[in-house]
Amino acid sequence: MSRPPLAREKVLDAFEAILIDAGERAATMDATARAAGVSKGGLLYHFASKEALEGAIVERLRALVDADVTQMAAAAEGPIAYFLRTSVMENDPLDRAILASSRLAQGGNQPAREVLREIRERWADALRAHAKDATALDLVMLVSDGLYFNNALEGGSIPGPVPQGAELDALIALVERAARA
Amino acid sequence: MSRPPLAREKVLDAFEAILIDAGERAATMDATARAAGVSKGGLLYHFASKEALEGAIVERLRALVDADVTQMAAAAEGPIAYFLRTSVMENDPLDRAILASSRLAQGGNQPAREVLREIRERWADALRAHAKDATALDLVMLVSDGLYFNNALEGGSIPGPVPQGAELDALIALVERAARA
DNA sequence: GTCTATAAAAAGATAGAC
DNA sequence: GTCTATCTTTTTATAGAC
Repeated sequence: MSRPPLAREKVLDAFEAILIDAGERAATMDATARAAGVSKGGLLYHFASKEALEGAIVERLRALVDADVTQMAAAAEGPIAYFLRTSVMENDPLDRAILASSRLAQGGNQPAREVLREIRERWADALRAHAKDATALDLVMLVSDGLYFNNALEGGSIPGPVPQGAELDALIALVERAARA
Repeated sequence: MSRPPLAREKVLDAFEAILIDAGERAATMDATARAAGVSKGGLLYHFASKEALEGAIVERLRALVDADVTQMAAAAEGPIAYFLRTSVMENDPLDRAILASSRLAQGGNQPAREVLREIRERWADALRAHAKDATALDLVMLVSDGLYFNNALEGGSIPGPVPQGAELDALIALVERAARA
């Protein structure tokens, strides 16, 4: 639990940055090593494979979400306002970990898909008691997703279930009541 | 304008499917040719380069959005309800073209980023007269984005601007009024 | 812990036969 | 229009020196 080697963190930061800025395809071991200022061999000492490098991004995200959920529960303005406000990307460590994981998830990385599904559920759990009903919670989650989705430098991804049928009708009615001219 | 060669469409469909299901990295010329049931040489007769293949996806999206905006304007339930309802992914040709283009956009493809920005603006233009004000339009667009975002098989991406400051405060207030318990 | 050198596989693209 | 064969470059990974 003592602080990890500096070079290891630099490599992970570089991999994350390339994933966010240029996508999964550009995030090669070679490009990562170059951006981190180490050799390919040096990178491979810390991360023995591409899979290990990807797994480290997912673990970083999991740790950052722990802190976020704690802060959300304690927010003065209330969890919903805090949640929506922080859904606007500030390019902080949590935002960056989400974006990087989204890129991996879209490339088919299963642990990344899993952690994204998981954090969305953790947020929903923390908000549920503060929403009028399930439709209200849907609205909050969807607006948050929309914010993230748009604000992310060219997009991100948090997979999850979507309302259908009557639930969808109820949501549309609610949004229309709030938004129709 | 006469119908394009069958093999060409098969190749484009295969490329689109791989982008959606497995991501940009998996969508190689080789994998596309195999999935389409043609040889690499056969593929290259129709699309002389990877860039040409990607460009064809973007053009397909542009054409499908034309039809969608026309339908939206004529919808019996009104444009807003139509827009939100069709934001739920049905895996129809338009949904698939958006998802495939999102994958390309996240990999840095500029024409794909451009067309996604463009179609979001076309939707907003078609809805503007039906929303009470700019905040109401934001709400509608964001909920739509959230729906797309979630429902997409592991995510999609439509980049665009996001409200900030007072505009964000107004949006949060509106959502809270509609959603708070 | 970090490096260079290199092997092995996969990627995009070309040439030319049918 | 579609194929096979081949070239070049890139990517992941290994080996071993320092």
